[in-house]
Amino acid sequence: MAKWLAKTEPSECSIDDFTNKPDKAIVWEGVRNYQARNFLRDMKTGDEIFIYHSSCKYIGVAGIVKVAREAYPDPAQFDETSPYFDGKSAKDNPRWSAVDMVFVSKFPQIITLDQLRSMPELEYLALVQKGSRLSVMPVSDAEWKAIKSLQ
DNA sequence: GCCAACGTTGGC
DNA sequence: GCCAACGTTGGC
Repeated sequence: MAKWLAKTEPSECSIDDFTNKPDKAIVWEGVRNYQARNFLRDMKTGDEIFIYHSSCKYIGVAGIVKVAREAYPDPAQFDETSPYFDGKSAKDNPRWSAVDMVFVSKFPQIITLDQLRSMPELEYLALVQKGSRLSVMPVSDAEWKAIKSLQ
C-alpha cells in the first residue's frame, strides 16, 4: 500500500480536527496544484498519510490519517462561495479532485523540520527541498520508516 | 512582516 | 513556445 504526506495549515485543518471526531471522515478539498492533484488521484482506500502542519507556530509532522474514500470531484470547485471556487472547471470534466480521510494516530509531539532534515533517509523528500511547495507527495517505505522512528 | 522560490497566466 | 509579470507558498 502506498504512503503519502499532505501539508495543511492547522488554522484550516489540523490533526486535532481529526482527533475531535475520530470516526468521521474529513473532506480533503482545495488542492489547486496539478502535481498534487495527480497524487491525490493515485491514493487508494486505506493508504496512510502523514499530516504536516505548515505556516504555523509548531511546524512539522503531527500524525497519521488514512484514505476513507478515493478521489472524486472536489465539490468546492463548483461552490461560488468557496475560496476554492474555480470558474474554469467544467461540471462534465472537473479539474480538481478531493479525497476523504479518517484519523489514525496523533504523535505525542510534533516531529519538527529540523528533525526531518537530520535524517539522511529523507534527503530526497520533496518536503525538505528548499522552496518546495508541493502539498501532497508520495513517501517511500524507507522514508515512512525514518519519519516514524522520530516519534 | 519579509522575501526567496515557485507555479500559472497571458501577450507576443 | 517563450518568458515577464504576477499571485501564492511557507520558513524564518
